[in-house]
Order: sequence, then C-alpha cells, then structure tokens
Amino acid sequence: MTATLVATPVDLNLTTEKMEKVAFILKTTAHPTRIAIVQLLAATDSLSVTDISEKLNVEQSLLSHHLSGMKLKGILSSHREGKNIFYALKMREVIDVIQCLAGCTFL
Amino acid sequence: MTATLVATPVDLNLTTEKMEKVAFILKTTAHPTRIAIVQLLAATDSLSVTDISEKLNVEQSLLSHHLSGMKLKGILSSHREGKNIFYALKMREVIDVIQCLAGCTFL
DNA sequence: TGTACGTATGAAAGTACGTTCATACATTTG
DNA sequence: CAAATGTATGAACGTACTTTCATACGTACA
Repeated sequence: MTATLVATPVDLNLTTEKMEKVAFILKTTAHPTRIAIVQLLAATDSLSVTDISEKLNVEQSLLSHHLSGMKLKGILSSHREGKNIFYALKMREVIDVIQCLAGCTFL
Repeated sequence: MTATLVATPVDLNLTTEKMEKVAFILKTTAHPTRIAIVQLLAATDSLSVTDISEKLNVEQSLLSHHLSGMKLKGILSSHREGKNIFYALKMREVIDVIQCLAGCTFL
C-alpha cells in the first residue's frame, strides 16, 4: 500500500454569480485599514468615527471614505447619535474570514 | 433582566504586519476568475493551464497572468510535465475563506 | 532541425482604487 | 442664530489592477 500525500478534494460548488459576490466582499475587506476597522468593531460592537479615527490613527476624511464604502457594500451599519455617527459590524462573517487567514502559520 | 441583543465580542488581536499580510492574501483572491481557479483546484488537486483555460473559458494569456500572480503570492504551486505546466492549490486555507463567505445566506 | 503545441512575458490601454484637500452638511450649545 | 464640533462629499491626482495583443520560450516529435 502506498501513502498518497494528496489533499482531500473539496467541492465548493459556487455559481458564477456567487463567485462574483464573494469576490466583491473580499475586495471590500482587502485593505489593512479596513481589516483594522473590522477588528475594532468585532470587539467593541459600535464606535463613532472619531473613536475609530483616534484608535487607528487615520485621518477623518479618509476613514469616512472607507467606512461609507464598507457600509454601502453591506459590511457595516451606522446610526446617528447626536453629533456622532456610530458604525457597527453588520456582516460578522468577515470576522471568520480574517480569523481563518490570520491563523495561517506561514503568515 | 433585559435581553441584550448584542453580538458576542471577538478579539482578533492582529498586529499591523499581520493585517497587511491578510489584506495581501485577500486582495490576491478577490477576483471572480481567481475564485473559480481556487474552486477548480480545490476539487482536482492539479490541472494544466489548458485544462483550466477550457473549464473556465478564460483566454490563455489572461489566465497565465492570473496563475503566475497567484503563484508569486504563494497561493498556488506549479510543476512542468512535458509541454504542460500543472498548477495546484498550495495555500488551502483560502478554501475555508471562500467557503465561509459562500455560506452567507444573504449572498 | 524545423514545426507544432503549450505556456510565459512585456507593453499598452482602460479601469478601478487610495489618498488628499477643500468644502458642505448636521447637530449641539452659547 | 452664530459658532463649534463631528462627519460626509466631490474633485483631483497618483498608483495599482485587468485585459488584450504580439511575441518569445520550452518541449516533443516528424
């Protein structure tokens, strides 16, 4: 008997449409600042733009662009509270995505 | 007692360097064709460029660009067998990443 | 050795993304 | 209502990504 050092085949079985959607979400997440945002909101539930800006040391306008993009694409949600706008992680699955890759020993 | 409808906080705890690496991998995967490539190689272990080109209906040169990029970034590996070059999925973690997102009901 | 086949490569062009800056909008407070 | 604070928006610019095309390279086989 010979040992076959071959990975177990996995059947992902995605339609073209689903592949496009997955790619869309991946692209939306694929940026250090945006990953940092996800990380923050994974732990804190909801933060104002100023909070995030200070914790990540990212300039207000740039951060706002990232946040509204992520919101537009369904990853984040937001609500106003007085002068502040609070963002929260809506698509919590991205946590698992990041966690999965972060667990790679070779990274 | 009040029910708090709040998601469980998750501590991702990534360093800046790791966030950059994760972003790098995400970016490398974030494209419908490349997701299709991963899907194919997740199931088949190793395929020639022609195989992939025919199955995905992607022109040779374009496919080659995608493949060599993915190889360069450590996602794929390749070896020559005669005239053919076979590509295989090296970083199998990306399967989980895609599977995770593909499992989202709302996609 | 030359011809055919499989694959890679590089330039060029279009498109999308990231960043900055200036400015506008909304809400609170004096 | 004017000023201050928090946030969004849009234009402009540079950079990176995607695609196509032409061509080069490697291998097999007549």
